[in-house]
Amino acid sequence: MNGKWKILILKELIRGPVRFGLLNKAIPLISSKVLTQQLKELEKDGLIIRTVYAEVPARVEYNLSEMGTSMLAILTEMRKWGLHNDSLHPVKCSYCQQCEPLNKA
Amino acid sequence: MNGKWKILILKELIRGPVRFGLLNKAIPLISSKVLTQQLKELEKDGLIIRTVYAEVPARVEYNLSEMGTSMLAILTEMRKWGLHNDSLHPVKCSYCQQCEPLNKA
DNA sequence: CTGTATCCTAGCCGATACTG
DNA sequence: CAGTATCGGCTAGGATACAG
Repeated sequence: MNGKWKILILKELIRGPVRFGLLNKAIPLISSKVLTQQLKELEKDGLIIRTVYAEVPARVEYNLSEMGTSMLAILTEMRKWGLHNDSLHPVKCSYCQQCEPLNKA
Repeated sequence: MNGKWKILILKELIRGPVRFGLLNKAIPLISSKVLTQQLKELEKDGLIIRTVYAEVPARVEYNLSEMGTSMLAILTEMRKWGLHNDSLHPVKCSYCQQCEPLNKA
């Protein structure tokens, strides 16, 4: 699981299905090229699921797979341990906003 | 916490103080240069403690710090999740050997 | 035994432009 | 909207030799 942005991506996906463009907005510093790359790798690793809707304009949504969801336990442990990986992140992800009270404790 | 071998190193240190050479034997595919590098970073991050004994020949031992020990929770979660990082590892580390029964369950 | 010092390479990552 | 294509820089990590 290398990949500079993967943990951030997974954290964004916690709130549910997210479209490509929204992901890119949520993580502005990532280029679409790299975002695509890392999403593909996450999909190949079985962590996320890619769903294409036959619409115009195109619409693609990404979900956590069951395996990806089960990885939340790791993220939770990391959070307890103080590892937030937010140094890279210009804006707070929804996950972190939710967990803020926990951080303070 | 980037570093290809760091999780492996931490897992080796679970069993207690380990010398440089033993670490290098336990993880044969790592070069001493990279091992040194990653150990230094782990030390700087406060995860491990380096102890030098004024002996000849030189003897250096590495321990998990309290912070490093607290990281075991993450490793445990990773284990549950199936992430062993053993694809890289030619031989089973002591941690994995101990946890084998758990793996089967 | 425990590292350094060099040199070198693969591949990650960023920027930009372009496509169905 | 959701990506590809292309180019290019940087650096983590590998090989090897050497040092205290």
